[in-house]
Amino acid sequence: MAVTIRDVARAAGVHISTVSRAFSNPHLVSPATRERVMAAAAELGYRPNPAARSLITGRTHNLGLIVADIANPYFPSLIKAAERQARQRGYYVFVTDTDEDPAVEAELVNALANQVDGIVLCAPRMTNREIEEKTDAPLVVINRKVNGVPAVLMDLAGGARAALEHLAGLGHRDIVFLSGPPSSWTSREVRRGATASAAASGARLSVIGPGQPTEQGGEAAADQVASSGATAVLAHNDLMALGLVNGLARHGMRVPDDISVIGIDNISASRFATPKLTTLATPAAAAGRAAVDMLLREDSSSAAQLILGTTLIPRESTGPAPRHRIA
Amino acid sequence: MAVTIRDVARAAGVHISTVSRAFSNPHLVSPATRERVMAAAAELGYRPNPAARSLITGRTHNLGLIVADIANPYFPSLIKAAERQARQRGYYVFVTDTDEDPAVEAELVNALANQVDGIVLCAPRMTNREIEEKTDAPLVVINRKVNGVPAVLMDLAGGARAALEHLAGLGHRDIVFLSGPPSSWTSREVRRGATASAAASGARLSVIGPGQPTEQGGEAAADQVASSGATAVLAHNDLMALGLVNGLARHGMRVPDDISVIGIDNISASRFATPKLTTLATPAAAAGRAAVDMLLREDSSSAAQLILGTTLIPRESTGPAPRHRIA
DNA sequence: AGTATTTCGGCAAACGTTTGCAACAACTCA
DNA sequence: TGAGTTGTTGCAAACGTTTGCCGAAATACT
Repeated sequence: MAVTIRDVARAAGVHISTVSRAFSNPHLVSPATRERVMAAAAELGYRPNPAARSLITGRTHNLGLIVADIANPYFPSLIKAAERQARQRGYYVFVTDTDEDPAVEAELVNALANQVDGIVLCAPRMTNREIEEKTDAPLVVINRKVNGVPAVLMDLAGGARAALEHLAGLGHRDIVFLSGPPSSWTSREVRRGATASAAASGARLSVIGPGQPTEQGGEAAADQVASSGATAVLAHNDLMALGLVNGLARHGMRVPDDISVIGIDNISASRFATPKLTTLATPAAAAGRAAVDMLLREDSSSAAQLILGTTLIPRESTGPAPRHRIA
Repeated sequence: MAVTIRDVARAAGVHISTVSRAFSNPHLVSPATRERVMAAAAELGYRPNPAARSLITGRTHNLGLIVADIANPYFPSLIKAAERQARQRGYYVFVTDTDEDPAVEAELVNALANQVDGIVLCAPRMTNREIEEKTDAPLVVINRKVNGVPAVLMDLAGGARAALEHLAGLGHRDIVFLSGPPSSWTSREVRRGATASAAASGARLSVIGPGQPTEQGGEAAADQVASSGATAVLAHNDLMALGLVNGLARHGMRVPDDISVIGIDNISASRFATPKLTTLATPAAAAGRAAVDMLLREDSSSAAQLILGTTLIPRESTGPAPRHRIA
């Protein structure tokens, strides 16, 4: 049997309420007794039972983090940062994976709601309406804009603009945006930014997709990209970009000589690939930290909204537009 | 206020104990009443309070998963598989990250112990003694052998043998093992297997390291590797191997023409790299699943031990030994 | 010195479940 | 028909904390 507050009380010669206060409101007990209690507790190896504690306080000191796919190389740094930030504030975090399934996501929010103090919903696939209706636990959303829900967003539209300007500078006038899942807010934002930027600079922007946000998804789009006549493509993420580069190679098209490719996220594989992928780095770790902070900030003054910047990292997969597009 | 068992009891016209049984021991209540109870519960949106439940049962239906570094690309697939397996069995999992620090690891085990039903300790950095003393929660260890603690291991020694045979077949007689952290069981196993295999085949095996199990760690070892005179190296993991390839390039050494490199783990970057990395694939997902299974299997018949196989994946970073080693 | 205030610690009632026990009804079996 | 069995439900005591309330002791103020 585990050691309880009663054992400590007995050992220290005080009432259990005094032990309780020594732990949760130290300033309510005199230094002398506090000392005695702590000594007894340490001696016995006492740790407050979280279940009992949360039964009465209504708070669990746990957080939930829901992502679409843990194994997607984009998420781990976000997860890591969120977990670390939470732990520093005395919270542990349940990490769950929806396998990109909105139904699983919805059920997870419900099931987690009564055993956590808040949930970070990362790039959700649910509809806005569904999210708005989940009120059982405080929610913070990453990369999604939904009414009344605090969010941490990334300036993907601005990033897309930067990417297109980079391409324009290299002489590209005919560009493809390879889009991700239709339910993805980020994909829509990138598209929005890219469209606006293309319109402004007079470049032609066409959209291919939607596609799976995976290597396979990128590879599958190679045919369409190759026959599109474009000289550059901005992909929904690095995984798709990398898959696309492979697929393009099978069409005999070389990157960046024949066609330029830009990814998004700056996952580690993008540095190792050949050519090293030009990419729009997104602040995953910062987003994880910020989401936890928003969740834990008491004054959740309705729908706060934090927008994080993105950074274009030019590497080797982008180059001057070819004079004559190879058909 | 949330809806409690009492509300459901009132709505269904039964005692709370009947509601409780309808949920946790359905066969103890007649079909008719069970029906009524469930209807009332659904109507009210009742979900049992996990804190109250675990206070009395002593079980939380939560698991802990402790890894050295979530962002290390090796872990996500393990985490994902473990989480999925746990959820299928009705468990949620706390994922935590020790940042490779044994002290953090020890504290995490203690802190988690009283709010989970079991802990998966993944490639721990603690000493065996420390692990043996943690008895507050059932433990399962991945990639570590410790007395009295169930473990899921990988046949790294056998894998190292396969790697060395592959190299022998290509004519390599002078091989380096680039080792990882001294506290790493896997590193010791690989070394053991490689040493034995080299002895058997008459090849010369030298060990360089220990080093950080990261890209930087691999890059930092390039000098020593280059001046070692070896024609092939087996690295502690893919990250080190990839870093090493980069570092070697700065010495003007080309892989695999001048020197062959083998990694371990088969992380996704190893497929994207140029040259595509020859690697020893380790079953991370299977290990995650198996560890959860062992934790949840009631009859934890003392120290079970499961050994999973590894697979050598020859790709482009290994080739015939050069005739004349370039100094 | 006497009153007002503060500090400290005990008491006991919660929090929302589970579960052993007992009561009762309805069967079964001879 | 009567004793045993089985199935269904209610009752109430836990589980280990936190916290409002109250009294006692200590301190401050006049």
